[in-house]
Amino acid sequence: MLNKVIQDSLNINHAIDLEEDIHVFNSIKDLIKKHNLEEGDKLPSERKLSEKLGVSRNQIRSAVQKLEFYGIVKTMPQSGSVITGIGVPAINNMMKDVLELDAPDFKSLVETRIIIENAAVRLAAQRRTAKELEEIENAQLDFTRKILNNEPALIEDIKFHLTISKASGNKVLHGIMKLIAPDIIAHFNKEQVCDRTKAEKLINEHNDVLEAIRNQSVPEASESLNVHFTSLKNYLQNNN
Amino acid sequence: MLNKVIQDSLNINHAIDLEEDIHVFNSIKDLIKKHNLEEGDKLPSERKLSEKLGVSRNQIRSAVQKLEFYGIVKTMPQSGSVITGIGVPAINNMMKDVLELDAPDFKSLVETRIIIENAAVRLAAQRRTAKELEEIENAQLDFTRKILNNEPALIEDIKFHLTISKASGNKVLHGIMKLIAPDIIAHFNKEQVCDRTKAEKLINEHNDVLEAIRNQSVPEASESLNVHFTSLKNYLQNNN
DNA sequence: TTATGAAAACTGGTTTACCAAATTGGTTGT
DNA sequence: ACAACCAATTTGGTAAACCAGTTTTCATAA
Repeated sequence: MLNKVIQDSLNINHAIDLEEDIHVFNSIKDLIKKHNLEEGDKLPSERKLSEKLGVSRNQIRSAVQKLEFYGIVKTMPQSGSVITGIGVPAINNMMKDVLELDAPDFKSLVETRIIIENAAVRLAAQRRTAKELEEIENAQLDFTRKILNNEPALIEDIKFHLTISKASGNKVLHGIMKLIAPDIIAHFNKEQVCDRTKAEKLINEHNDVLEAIRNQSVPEASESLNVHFTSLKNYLQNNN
Repeated sequence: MLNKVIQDSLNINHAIDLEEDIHVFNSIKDLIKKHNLEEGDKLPSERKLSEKLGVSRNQIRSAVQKLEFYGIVKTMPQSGSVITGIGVPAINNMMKDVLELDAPDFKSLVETRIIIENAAVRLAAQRRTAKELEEIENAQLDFTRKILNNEPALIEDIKFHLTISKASGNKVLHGIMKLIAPDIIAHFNKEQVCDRTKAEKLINEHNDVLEAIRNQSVPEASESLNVHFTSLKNYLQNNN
């Protein structure tokens, strides 16, 4: 079983910094990376981690809770902790809490999104690799499929944009996009209407952006995204 | 079992789950605000907080540890937890952890900084209030003073730019700037030489930006910042 | 009145034991 | 052979007691 593999590797790593929580935190994080633990995989139980790392269960709990706060794992009572796929959600709260980003300031959020994405799509058009292009295409396929099935496609929409920011080759830009994505989703989940004509329009706009990136045309990419964000910009206008 | 994992991975509303988990966290944060606790003030003891908030001491501990991880408080064994300044440095570490921003990716950082600041200075030129303009002027005065005294002025430099992003009126942009500022400082602290002629050139460039914001001229502001970032852009070129 | 110092109270950290939910694996009934 | 069921085990969560420093208190001596 997977747990066995993990425990075996922990035996090798018995010379762990057992002093501070942060080290335990990093140990577990490294463990996740080292074994390529993916979405759905279970972490060893707290007791076993405690025993194998040679630290108290409290330290393990503390570290795991931090991981959960980051959204890296999701711990379920009386069951265990599993790796979550996309691990960004907590950062959202962090932004609100620590940077004192007041709740209803969606205008700033949308404004920033437009700025970031415009920069990202330009860089993506310049730098995208073949693999990244394929990822964007797949994201677009997922999006299209959802739309044509009349299912909610907001998540797939955002994922399309995230693959673009990833293709920008700028990790910070991509990180910022991941940072604000949950807020975007939360906001538009509330009010976005999804009638058919508008949905197909979105597909076409996405295709235009995709095509520009495929052709590595920076001006076209920027302009296509600009068109795609027309409604967003109207939203900004109407709330000034 | 499997169903559970699948359901959980499909659940994108992590925020809702988190909200209950971090209720105590927010309570303590509110308490800090409500009592106007400032830097150096001590937090009530864990036991008192436990009693006052009506939750177990474990929950309090968990929340306080999160606050410490954010750098909001610093807890000292057998003594107590004190409020630290604004906990931006901790955020910085967290960015590295969560966004997997590996050390030598300063190119992305600088690139992003240019993008963000260009957007910020344009917005600042449009929206700056009289008070914000004054803050920028004061920041520039501090910067100039340091330079003329031949003292290190990197912090004041960054602060000047932060007051501009603040004046943009976009809290998210400003937040992002605060987010990446420590990394920028850390990097340039290592290698930037500060000879006199270059320093005075920086003062003039800052003055140009300031003047453009004062005149509320968006093109001038953008162009002045562009000039100011010439060396940064060269840095990007040379590292491609 | 002030300085001293020891004890009492209080602090965060750790350990331990226990809880209830969830998983698991075997058993049983069909 | 298969499904339903049940009990033992394992899980994360909780609470209380204890530990080792720190801070406060206050009686006592200078």
